[in-house]
Amino acid sequence: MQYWLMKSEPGEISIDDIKKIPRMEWFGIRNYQARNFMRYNMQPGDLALFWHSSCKEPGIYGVVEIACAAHPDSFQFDPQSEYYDPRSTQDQPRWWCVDIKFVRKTRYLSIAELRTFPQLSALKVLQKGNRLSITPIEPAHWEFIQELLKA
DNA sequence: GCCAACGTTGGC
DNA sequence: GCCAACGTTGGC
Repeated sequence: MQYWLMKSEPGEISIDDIKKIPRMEWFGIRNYQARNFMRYNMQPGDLALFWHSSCKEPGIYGVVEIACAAHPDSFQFDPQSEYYDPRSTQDQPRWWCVDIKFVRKTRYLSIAELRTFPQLSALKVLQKGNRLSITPIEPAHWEFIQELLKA
């Protein structure tokens, strides 16, 4: 059982969108580090903080659950999709992803608030230059953040 | 809209 | 396999 943080632009997929859909493919990840987390490290039942990025109020908005082991990202085979990758074949797909399920919405927890806690200073998402859309979360950080979300 | 940081590409 | 150029991300 591991914990994660997953970013999404709310204009693309927001926590409210996830709430409406029982389960959805986390398609469109085209970064090898993020792909490898999904392909090799995520397990069904893992939980992830859901983060809105590239928006007016970036930060944590909810919790989602990993619903299955990684499978090929279906959009890489679709020439009509912006996520199409001609280098991928059915036999050798380049991009893999998991499915996620809605767990709950949380209060909005902003970057500024997260930064006020020295206990969280090692959080990947707070590091300068961090661009990864999927990062692992230490259990201690997870628990600390869950407490913050109750407040 | 700026720009720092970082990943990817491709010529050599 | 190096590395410069380029593209993307994402907070501010």
